[in-house]
Amino acid sequence: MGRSGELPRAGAVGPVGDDTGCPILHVDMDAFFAHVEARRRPELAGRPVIVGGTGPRGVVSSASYPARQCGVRSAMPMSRARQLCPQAVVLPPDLIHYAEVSRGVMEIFRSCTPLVEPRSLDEAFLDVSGAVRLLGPPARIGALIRARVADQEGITCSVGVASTKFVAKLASARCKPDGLLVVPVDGVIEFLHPLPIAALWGVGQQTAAQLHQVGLRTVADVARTPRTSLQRMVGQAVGAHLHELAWGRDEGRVVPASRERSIGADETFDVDIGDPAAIHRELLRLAERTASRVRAAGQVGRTVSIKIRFTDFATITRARTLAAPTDVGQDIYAAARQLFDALDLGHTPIRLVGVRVEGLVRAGLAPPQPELGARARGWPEADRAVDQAVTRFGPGVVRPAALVRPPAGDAKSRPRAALAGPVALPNARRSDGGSALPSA
DNA sequence: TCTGGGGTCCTGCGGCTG
DNA sequence: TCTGCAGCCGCAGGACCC
Repeated sequence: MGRSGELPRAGAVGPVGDDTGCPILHVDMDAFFAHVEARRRPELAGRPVIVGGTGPRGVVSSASYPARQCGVRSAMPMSRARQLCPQAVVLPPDLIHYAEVSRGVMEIFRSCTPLVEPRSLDEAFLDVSGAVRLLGPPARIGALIRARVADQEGITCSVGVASTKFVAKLASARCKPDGLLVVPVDGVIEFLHPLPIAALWGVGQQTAAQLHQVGLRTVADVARTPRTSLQRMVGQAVGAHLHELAWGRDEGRVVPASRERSIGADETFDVDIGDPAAIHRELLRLAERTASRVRAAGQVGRTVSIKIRFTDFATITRARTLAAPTDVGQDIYAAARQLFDALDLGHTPIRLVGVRVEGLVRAGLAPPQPELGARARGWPEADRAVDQAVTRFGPGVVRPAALVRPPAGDAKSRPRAALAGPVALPNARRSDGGSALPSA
């Protein structure tokens, strides 16, 4: 590999240094959700666009650059964002559409190298060491990707090129928006050391505050601190990790597919809820949603956990490991409800509930362990029937009877229908007066 | 300002087991 | 049979990331 030479795409490209020994690319879409929305609604071009929760407790998921100029940032409460940028167009997220666009973008990446590690819908690491003979040096490949994403998807991205994933990621952040930056191997320390410690992977608010207390402010400060001292401050694993990163060492390889370790769903209520029956109903809804996603992933999970967040934001989790792995909504709900009931919270107001399934394994690899007296057919068959209906007619077409009739007004905060019962088609006519599917 | 939703990883503790 | 110990595992909580 040699110097990149002339790049095929003009734009806000940062300095293109020697990319020899820099096979790792980090590609990050610019303000992804907001730009996707602007692409499909041309009237939004150039206007401040904010994508995020539009309810009273919504936060910003993505903000276009005009909105950012007003001070709007990701994870900011939407109420604050609206104050800062009253002229902004605020849109709820359409994750299904963003996932479609993301698939297109990832395909562009895979057309350059099979070593693509998606990190989220809008970013990925690429190892292009095997593509250099065909497509040219890494910086040229980065430019090619930027051009293809712009041409085929109509959005911009930024590309960092470096010898390690960590440095490539920092480089892409540095050249945003719509840029490309190479950090040469012999320029890594010079690039890294002036950065604030929060630039290090694994340093958030808490760890940064901890390190500030002992006078560490830059990556150079961390690099010069003995590893054992760091480990005493922030723990064995994190301390060692930070010390390596501060010297530009990062053994992480680009791994094309990583298996999910857990799948879950949680929900923040518009208004805190203290009614246990309403919480049960929400647990059922989340359990069904989680189970559906577990099945879609072809997995089963052994541990069910719940998360409860109270009015003061204090959060607790409780978990239970089942006798056998499951992907059945009713099993997950039963465990979640037991965990919740065991807390004996009475009518304590709750801000958020969550249900998660952990310890995932491939469905075929987990031998079934039928319980004594269990029916040969039941909820698994019901769930599969639901999956088929959802595949055919769309999400929400089938759901537990307890969730069929949302109460008038705010369904999220004042559920009132009966608890777990048979599965029903909300709009289907029934002739037998009962459920064809197993009851609770 | 007042904090979503989806995750991963680490740490510490306690119980179980050989 | 009891005790001490180490290792493993489940659980809970926290921090972090996008």
